[in-house]
Amino acid sequence: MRYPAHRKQETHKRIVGAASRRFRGRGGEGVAIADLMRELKLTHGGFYRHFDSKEQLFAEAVAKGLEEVAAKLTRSGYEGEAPRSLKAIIETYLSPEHCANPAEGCPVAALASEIARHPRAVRILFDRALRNYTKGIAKLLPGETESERQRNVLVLLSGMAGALSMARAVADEDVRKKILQAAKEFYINAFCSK
Amino acid sequence: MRYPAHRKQETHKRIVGAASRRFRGRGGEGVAIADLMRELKLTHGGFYRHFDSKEQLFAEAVAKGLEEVAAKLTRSGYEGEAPRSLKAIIETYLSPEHCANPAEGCPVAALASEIARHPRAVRILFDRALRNYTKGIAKLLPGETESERQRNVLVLLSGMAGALSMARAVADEDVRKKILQAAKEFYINAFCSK
DNA sequence: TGTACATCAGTGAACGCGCGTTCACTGATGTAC
DNA sequence: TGTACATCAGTGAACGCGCGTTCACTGATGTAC
Repeated sequence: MRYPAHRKQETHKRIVGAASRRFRGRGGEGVAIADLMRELKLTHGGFYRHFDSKEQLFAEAVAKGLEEVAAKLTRSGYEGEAPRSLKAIIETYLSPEHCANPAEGCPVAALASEIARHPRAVRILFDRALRNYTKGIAKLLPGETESERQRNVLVLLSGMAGALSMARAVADEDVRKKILQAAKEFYINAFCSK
Repeated sequence: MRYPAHRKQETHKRIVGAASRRFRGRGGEGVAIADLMRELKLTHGGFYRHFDSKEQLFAEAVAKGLEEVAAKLTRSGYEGEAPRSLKAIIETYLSPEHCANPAEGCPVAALASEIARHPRAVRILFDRALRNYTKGIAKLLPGETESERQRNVLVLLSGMAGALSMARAVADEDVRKKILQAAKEFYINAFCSK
């Protein structure tokens, strides 16, 4: 049956949104298209009206995730309304909540090592999305020049992402807390009080 | 046919070694047991004389990778003989060579986000291996107490691993270099000149 | 020392399942007249 | 405004492949006598 105009775009968005959360939560190979479509009350056959391949969906989903998280981070303390300061961003990023909820969290922490193994086309979209992701945060960082601030965001973001994935990988709850806490103090000290 | 004593242990080691490189290079789902065994001139059926499951192999392979890399890092500049200083370790870890060769490199950078999705049993082995990994490096770090040095290693290692995987994920060669270079300067400055 | 038997690392066919992708079909909406 | 036709998002069965795991079998070495 044919559906109202714009319906297609909405479905496309819904698929990308759900996929983005699933990919972050389970990794690329942990997501099956049929399951994903079922979650949206659709059947898997229709998937290919929207995407050439799972690969393409992955690329869009990563970009979408980066946008979402950038918005959450720069807008507020993940749930609340107020902050916006660099300190708040760091505290949010390295919070136990972010650590415990990869599906709603930063795609870099959840998927970076995996993205590295994807074809170049996917990684080019990642580059673009990452640039936007960092742009918003760069303004809040110390640094005389634009380029210096850009270098600082890359260090801060990659560092926090590394700390978050290591914290998630570890089995011991104390070590997990220690990693998050130590990284939080370290990055606040390195980037905020200047 | 029955083989000479100790032969089994050697085969076991060979499998873990090859698997460790493959997992780091291709990720958990990118490694097929039959292919792996074929590389070692064995057939896949024999695999289960050595491991209960692929999962168990993965756990051993990650641990093995951590040992290898810890040895390489603390012993020398990845190829040479001399260094051993913290500065040399950081430079090695964030070198273009390490970035370009994940299969021979640090399992944290290559697999951390994936390990987080593995069952607890795997992650407990990861904890133990990580503890040994960091022990050697902790001695070289600033910090009054043992615990403070331990917190510093966690920050440094997770930060470098994050920078490395982000550098690998990115498609643009200039951005890749920028990430590695910026992180290198940052961590040397933060941890060495004190 | 020599002989018969047990062991078990390794073989290779087969099983079973999950999953990405394809395809003929449906039918409500948009469009041409 | 009304009617006939074309479109195409979505359906669901089917295909094909890769791969983890199982299993009956082999035969050289170790062990018991």
